[in-house]
Amino acid sequence: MSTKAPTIKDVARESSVSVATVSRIVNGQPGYSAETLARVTAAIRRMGYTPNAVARGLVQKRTHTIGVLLPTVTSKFASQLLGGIEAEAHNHDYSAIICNTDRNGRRTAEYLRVLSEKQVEGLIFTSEFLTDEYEHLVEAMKVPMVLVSTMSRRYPIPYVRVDDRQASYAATRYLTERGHTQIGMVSGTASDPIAGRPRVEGFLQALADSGLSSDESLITYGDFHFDSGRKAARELLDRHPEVTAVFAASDEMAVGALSTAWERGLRVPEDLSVIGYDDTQDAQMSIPPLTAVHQPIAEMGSVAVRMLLENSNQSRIMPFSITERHSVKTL
Amino acid sequence: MSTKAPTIKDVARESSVSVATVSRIVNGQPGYSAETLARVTAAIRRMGYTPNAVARGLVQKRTHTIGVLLPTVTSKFASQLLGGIEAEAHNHDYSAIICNTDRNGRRTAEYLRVLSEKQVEGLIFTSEFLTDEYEHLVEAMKVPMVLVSTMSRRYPIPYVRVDDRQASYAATRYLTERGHTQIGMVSGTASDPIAGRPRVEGFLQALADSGLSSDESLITYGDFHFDSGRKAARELLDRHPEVTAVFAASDEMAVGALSTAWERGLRVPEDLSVIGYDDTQDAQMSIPPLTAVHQPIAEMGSVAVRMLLENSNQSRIMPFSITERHSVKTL
DNA sequence: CTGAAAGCGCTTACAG
DNA sequence: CTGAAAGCGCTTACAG
Repeated sequence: MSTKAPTIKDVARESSVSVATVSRIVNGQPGYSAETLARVTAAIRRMGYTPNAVARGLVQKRTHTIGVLLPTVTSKFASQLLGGIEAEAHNHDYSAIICNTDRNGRRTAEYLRVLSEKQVEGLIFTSEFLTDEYEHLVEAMKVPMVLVSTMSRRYPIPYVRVDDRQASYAATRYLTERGHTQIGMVSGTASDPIAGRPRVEGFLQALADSGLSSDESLITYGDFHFDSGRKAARELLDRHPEVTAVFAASDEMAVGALSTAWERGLRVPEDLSVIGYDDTQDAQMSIPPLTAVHQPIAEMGSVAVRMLLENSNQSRIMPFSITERHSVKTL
Repeated sequence: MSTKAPTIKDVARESSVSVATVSRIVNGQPGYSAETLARVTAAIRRMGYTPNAVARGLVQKRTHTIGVLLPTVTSKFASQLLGGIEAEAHNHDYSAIICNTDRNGRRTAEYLRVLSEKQVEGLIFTSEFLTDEYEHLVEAMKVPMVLVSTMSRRYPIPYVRVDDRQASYAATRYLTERGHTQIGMVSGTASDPIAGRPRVEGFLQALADSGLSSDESLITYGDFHFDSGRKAARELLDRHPEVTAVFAASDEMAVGALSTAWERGLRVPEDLSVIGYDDTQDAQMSIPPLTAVHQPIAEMGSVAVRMLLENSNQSRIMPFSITERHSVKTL
């Protein structure tokens, strides 16, 4: 057993050709006789030669690597998105470096620096507001970026997302069309300009268009995650016990609302209807199974990868739908 | 705006020093006057110079990158594990390339090849059986590997995992100690020699030690995921309607059992007790909240990273515990 | 069909 | 305190 990995030079020597010829063979380029091919191939196999991608990357200035920035990695939304990204990247022979920003500015800046040094060929930035600072750092990297499930109003960065306002509108209408007139909302982060406010606006607009009073007191706020959803649902039900349906701005918060209902002996959907948002696997696993706004999450990931690799700056609004399960009752 | 990124040569020229000096400054090594430091630092800042990690990696033969192989990326178990890995890697200034093997031999082999070419410094292989083929490929890579939530009986590869047999034993005993005598198990993949059979054995042993008949018909099989858990629970209840408690070999399957109970109008825990395994966030989100065997999942990820970076081959058996929630009734 | 040589952007002895 | 030079493992014109 040799102690160090053989290089292209070793196989060149071993098969009595130049490194240029070995390189051509390894890369499937033309320019050698069948006899040479056989000899070199045999040597490669015999020696267990593996090309060094970092050396190749240095000369070609390509690393076949992208960086993926996520505010969290443990939510179903994040992991399904990551799954889509990873799969599509792999299809194109790219690797994905995972970066959990933790919604932390310092971490994000650090990651951006590392990714820049590692010469990633593209960046996918997800579910978070793109600050001026981040934009400037990325701008300096001279690397294409696509936004997923977020967007920027200040910078012309391509994105792939669902129309939050429209989807929330549809979810709320789904409730009103089924006879609900007392509807509350468990919203995500109030200050989130992308997944926060627009979903609230869609909700309010739907109420108004249905001739219902659209009162901001019908909205309580969480952070898109389970615990916060449970709390926000308690707050909502305390404030408006007359509510017969709640629209949650994420599946996790909807499941939190389910827990709250369960705590209080409220049956879903008999006593309280709940509609979620995302249609992650959480919606399938809950009791009762959750009716939810469906986003094509994994596909959004793969679309983002393709946009990056095709250097497209054509943003995409993805279609949503409503997946009906058993958490909404028609009154 | 320059069209291409400045190199160390550019900043050397710009600040009238050699690249060696710039290199020293960039890397915080000694050997330059305060005046030189100031001049070079200014040039770096002014030009927006970022060191090229791939060039550096080529000479130092270090990439500060590890590869993480997972059989799936969307389960809570996988994402919490990945979260722990990613966080610890980042603490040590390492990046993680995520590889979803999809439990597919070809994909796994491809990933191993890519990771080898990209010169990752270590591999984390999780939750899957290490075949001879994989072992040989990794062996050829000359790169350290650590196994998480799995192990190899044939090869001396360090691992970090919980003792499956013992944990299952404890879970089952938890049920018998609470008066249950009719206990079924929803197992994971029967053929899985790590998380499959050992958990079954722990279950059976606990039954026997409790003076209960330990009949293999009390066990139905799934694949650790939700749908399969639902089905396996149906099968179990059809076969043994007298069962008062079920031990599921994963939280997802336990939640599947909850769904099955719900479908059939069985209340949990009044009519049927359920105990899960993993204690992922799924256990917190279910109705009722799930009592489950707790594995320190994220910590297992960070321990694995440390083992890799410290080049330790000292395997670790991590402690488990039982997190009590509301899915088990004392008879 | 094949090889010599330059060069990718760094780091690292070595010499002064 | 500083620089010239070699070298990491490849690819890519260029020449033959």
